[in-house]
Amino acid sequence: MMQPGGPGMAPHIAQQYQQQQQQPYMMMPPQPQPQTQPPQMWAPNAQPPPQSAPPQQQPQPASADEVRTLWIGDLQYWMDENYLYQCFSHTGECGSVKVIRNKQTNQSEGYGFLEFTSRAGAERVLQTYNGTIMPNGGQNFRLNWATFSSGEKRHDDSPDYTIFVGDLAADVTDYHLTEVFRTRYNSVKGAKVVIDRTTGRTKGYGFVRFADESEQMRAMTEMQGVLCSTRPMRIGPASNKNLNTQSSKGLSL
DNA sequence: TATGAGCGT
Repeated sequence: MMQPGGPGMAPHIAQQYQQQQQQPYMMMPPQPQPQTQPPQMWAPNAQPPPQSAPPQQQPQPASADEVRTLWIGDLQYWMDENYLYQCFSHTGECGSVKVIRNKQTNQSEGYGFLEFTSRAGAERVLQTYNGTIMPNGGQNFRLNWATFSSGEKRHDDSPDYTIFVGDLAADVTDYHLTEVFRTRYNSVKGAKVVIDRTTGRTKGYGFVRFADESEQMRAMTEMQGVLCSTRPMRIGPASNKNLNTQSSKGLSL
């Protein structure tokens, strides 16, 4: 009984991206590091893709509740609309992309939105790309449904029991961390390696979420010092930021 | 190294 989806590495992207890098009009590769100095203009030689998007409107207003927008996070400062559009344009279903920027500094806030031509297309991208490596090779896509427009609630009606995992090696990814725990604990919901947005590199720690509190407790001791990639993990309690469903009464979505 | 997580015109 293997899970059907699997990691789904989406290899086309990296290949396509590398191919596009050969071409003269491609997007700019990441510049070294402007440090504190903000870039003068964002991709000065790049045309904003939404402008050239075909005015393909569906004449049916009835499906206004159809959610077609994804939220994308963990973006680095140089990842602009042009970059995102190239990541998803080959799906043929990416309508427009937008990176949210600080109004004063024009710096990317590290997240954006991807609007697709259909909800199915958006979901397909979410399933295929989420957690896979980004074309810059340094980090993973972090995708989610955009909120507020999300008619479907998170299939998450159970609380999370989270642990802190430190001393992670530099090559440990969300997926890797998840699998290390999932092989021993059935209730693992997922894991997240914290990324430093300025460098795009891991901060060396992360979090693992369990659905079962007893497994969380067991993992706190059993996984202490267990090797993950090349380093033994250091497990600790996680400060639960979200208090979940308990003690929340009368809160309506 | 150490406690994520960020939702717009």
